[in-house]
Amino acid sequence: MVFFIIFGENPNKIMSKAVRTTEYIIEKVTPIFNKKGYEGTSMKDITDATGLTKGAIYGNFKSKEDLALTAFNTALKYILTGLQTRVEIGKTPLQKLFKVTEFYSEYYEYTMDIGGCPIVNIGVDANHQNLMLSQRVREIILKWQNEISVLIDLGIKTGNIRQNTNSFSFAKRMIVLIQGGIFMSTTMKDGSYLKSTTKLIDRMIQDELLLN
Amino acid sequence: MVFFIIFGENPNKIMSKAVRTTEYIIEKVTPIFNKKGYEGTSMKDITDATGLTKGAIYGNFKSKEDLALTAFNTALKYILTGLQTRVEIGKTPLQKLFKVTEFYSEYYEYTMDIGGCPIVNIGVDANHQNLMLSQRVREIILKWQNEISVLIDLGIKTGNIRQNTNSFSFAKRMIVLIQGGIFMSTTMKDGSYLKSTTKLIDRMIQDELLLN
DNA sequence: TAATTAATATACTTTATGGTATTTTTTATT
DNA sequence: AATAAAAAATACCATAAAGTATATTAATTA
Repeated sequence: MVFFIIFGENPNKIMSKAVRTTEYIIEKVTPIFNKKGYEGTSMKDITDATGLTKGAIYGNFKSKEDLALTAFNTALKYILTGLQTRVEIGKTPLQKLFKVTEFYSEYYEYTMDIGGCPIVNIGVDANHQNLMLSQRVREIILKWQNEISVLIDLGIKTGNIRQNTNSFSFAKRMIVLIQGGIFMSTTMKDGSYLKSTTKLIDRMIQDELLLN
Repeated sequence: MVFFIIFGENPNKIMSKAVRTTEYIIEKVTPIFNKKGYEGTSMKDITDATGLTKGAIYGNFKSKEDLALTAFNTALKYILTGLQTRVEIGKTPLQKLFKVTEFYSEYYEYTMDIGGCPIVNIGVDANHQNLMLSQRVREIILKWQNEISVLIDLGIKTGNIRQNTNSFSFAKRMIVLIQGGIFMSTTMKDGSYLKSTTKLIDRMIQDELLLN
């Protein structure tokens, strides 16, 4: 295979056992860290969930913290790709905005198999505890906030959204509402909080962003 | 003292060393549990913070869980009395409602010395971990939601608030917004989220609840 | 102030923790 | 199929965990 020259290694080797096990561990461990947090998750939880021994775990990850960070990134990827997939369906910025709320209306159910929202879970868990993780959460929220803001600005530019809109403050408000809905649905174990919250956001979009 | 007959014990005895120490421990320990959660807080954290030994701690509390529950109730009391004190100033239900948002606009600063909002912190921390604590959080949120709902109903009855208001759904929305604001301010370490969120609630009250 | 009671410190137990060096097993290569 | 390389299991280690029995000190009462 000519690729060997390009990549310098046998792809079968790259994609075999080691990586498969690493992925298997991440898959099993992600919901545990997401649910129980860093301190609340023990290596025994991890060996129990995977059916592997500590030797195998430490062969694939260099520390518990490494595992926790990987688990967080995996959970995050799960929600961000889900969101992105939805948003891509929308053609105009406005449509894309409605797709955001559509995604979050089903978010409680969507995040159940990974043990809830990683941003809320790790945001609260890592606060006062793990600087690296909590900085990462802040970074992601700011990025997300900015993306929504940019989306609104694009809508204004293309004449899709009302001119006098403060995109920044609208994005902030939207995120506060979404996070509040997530927290309430998670804590009360009742997805309807998110459903009614996203309806409210839709109304806000209609009242404040729509032309005429 | 004649009170001895009534209470059956010497009040000096009741209020001496034992209770003083118990209260001292609670005071020192409440912010730790609130910040770090149940699993994240160790007995060493507690002995370090109090300057007491484990013997003293276990002489005053029967277990770590007992301490954690007491700490949660103490943090809760701190915010609920703060809220109540504000709300009492309002004369009409509508005024009281505005006092609620006024209280929460300063909530980030107010809860700093106890290590943040116990409902958000323990709500997330105890979820999937400690049934007793997470049930207690749900119970408190429902009670609170109901109280706001009742307050709105009272306003309707006294002709203070618009007749066609759905008090229940308005209360729910208000709480979602407040919790979202708390989460965002806490996570982003920026009290302005709560400030703008409470302004939004005030506008909602004006637009939806006010007569005329 | 002496005796009694209560509160705290000390020293210890047991179990669990994260992590590692080494052996064994499994997988890939020739 | 034999061998080399990689991955996983075993058996450890040191430390920290929650909790307790006992000794010591401090506070209360007569």
